[in-house]
Order: sequence, then structure tokens, then C-alpha cells
Amino acid sequence: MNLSNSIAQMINQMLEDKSEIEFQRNLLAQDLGCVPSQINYVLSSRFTPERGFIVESRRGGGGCIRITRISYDKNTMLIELISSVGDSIDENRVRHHLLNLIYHELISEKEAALILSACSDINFRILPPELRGAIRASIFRQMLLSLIQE
Amino acid sequence: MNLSNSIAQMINQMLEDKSEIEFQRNLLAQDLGCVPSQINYVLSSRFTPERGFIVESRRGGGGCIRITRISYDKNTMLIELISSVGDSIDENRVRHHLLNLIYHELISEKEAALILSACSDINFRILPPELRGAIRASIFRQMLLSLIQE
DNA sequence: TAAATTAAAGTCAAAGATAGTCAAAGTCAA
DNA sequence: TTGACTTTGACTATCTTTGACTTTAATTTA
Repeated sequence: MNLSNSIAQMINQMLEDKSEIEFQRNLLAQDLGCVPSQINYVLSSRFTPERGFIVESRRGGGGCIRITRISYDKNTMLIELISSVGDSIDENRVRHHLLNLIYHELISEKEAALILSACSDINFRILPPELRGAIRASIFRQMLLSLIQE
Repeated sequence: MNLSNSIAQMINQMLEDKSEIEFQRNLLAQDLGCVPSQINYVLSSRFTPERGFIVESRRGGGGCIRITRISYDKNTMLIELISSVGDSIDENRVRHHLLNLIYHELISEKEAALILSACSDINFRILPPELRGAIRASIFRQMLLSLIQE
């Protein structure tokens, strides 16, 4: 087994049952007996967005690296929902979908409130009734899309 | 956690539920076990006007530093923005407002993305052009409203 | 009261602490 | 034996910490 693979394994272990970890590059490198930049290589070759990870970092004193695992379940459910929405939807159905998403902990209540207020009847009163559902559906889909990670 | 962050945290604690605090730089530095000029660093990197703080001071005997939290208070700013939006708005103006809110750290990038996707032109193409701006304005206002806390 | 002293706070540049980049050298499998 | 992947380290970018020196205000002294 090469170095990069064991580093990746170590990081995966740290990520086990967490969706997010934070560590210092130099300390990890020391633990693993490698040069610090090796960590960067592993991150850029194995912890990419395509493979389901988001990597962020901070330099300077107290700096660190944070890795977040993208939830495919979340993305999958969102995509399924988006494609099931159809060309028109009413406020109640939106509300219903949102409750469901909250229940499955895929979105926060805050996000749900934000989405609901965009989809509220209040906004569409000046529209001809036959257009309301279509606009709402488009907005709803578009917002769900923006919740998909990476 | 680094020194600067704990100092910032300490100051935020002192500011909790007050809109203004006053303290002596040297005393605070002593309490925190850091050099006095570190306080200046924290103030200039974290208690800036963009983040909603005014810092004033007096040198000499009995000198002190005063920090005032300005009305970049989230709710106040949101309410002002809401009432300034008017009956119609285009996507670019929305984007502009959102960048401003992010800059002042009043909303997160995620929230901004949600709002922007609700206000995107994409959603309004089937509407008669003269209605688009009005619907967008209503949605934008409604979403901002939902961000107001309490 | 003018001058000297003392007690603050401010400035700035150097040193320290992290992380990132990139290209050269090394390895290994097809 | 070539091309993809890996390893290394020198150099860069960014943020933090420190301390010597400066400025300003209040107080004391002559």
C-alpha cells in the first residue's frame, strides 16, 4: 500500500460516522510521517467534489483543514423531488413537501421557511390564476436545485 | 482555537445584550494574557464597520476603548431593505442587495443562493414582461421578511 | 501655570504559524 | 519503456503574535 492510500484511509476513518472533520495539516503529516504537502495531494486526488467531499481551509496561526462529506442521499432525494414536481404546484403541496424534507433532516426549518415564503400565494395574486401554479413550480424547483451540494 | 478568536469571543460576550461597551486595553490584555497590541489586531480584523461595529478610544490617563454595535443590526437592516425595494425589481438589483447583505454578514451564502434562485429570470419567462419585476419584488420582500428573527 | 512625569492607547514591521502551489524526481504497471 | 500516479521540497500566500517606538491625555511638580 502506498502512502497516499494510507493517508486517505486514515482520513476516511476519521470521517467514519461523522459528516465533517477538522484537523491541522502539519500535525496529521507528522502523525503519518510524511511531508505536509502530501496531504494536499491526497485531498486533491481523492477528496474531490466528484467523489463527494468538500474541502475548506484556513491559513495562519490556528489554521486548519475541514472536510465535509456530501450527502448523496440528500442530493438524490432532492433530485427525485425536483423531477416529481411537475409543471404546476399549489402552496399546500409545497408545504407538504417541505415538511417531508424537514422530517428527513434534509433541510433546516429556516430553509423551509425561506422557500415557503417564496412560494406563498401572497406573491402571485396579481397573476392570472392559470399562471400561478407554473411560476410557483418553477421557483420551487429552482430553489431545491440550489440546495444540492456541489 | 487561536488567541485572536478567543479575544473576539470574549469581547462578543461582553457585548451580549448591550449595544456598547467600554474597557481598558491594558487591563483586558492582562486578563487575557496577551500583549496589548493584540487587542488592536482583533479590533481591526474583526470589529470593523462592515461587520457592524464602531470602535473609538481615548489615550492618556484614564483612557479606554469603546465599542458600539451599530444598527447593522440584522432586523433593522432587513426591514430597511424591505421597505426600500419598491413595486418592481430586476434580477441584478436583487443580486446586488444580496451581496451587500453577505458583506455585512447578515445572511449566509446559502440563504443568498436560495433567494437568488427564487428571483432568477428563469422563473419568469412565461410571464408578460410587465409583471415580472412586480412578482420578483414581492417574492424578494417576502423572503427577506422570513429572515427576520422573532 | 508651564514643564515634567506618568498613564494610557496607536502604529508598524518583523517573526511565527499555518496552509497552498508547482515542478522535478521517483515508482510502477501495462 | 512509456505514461499515469506518487513523493518531495523549495517557494509562496495568508493570518497571527510580539514588541519597540510613537502619540495623546491627565496629573504632578516647580
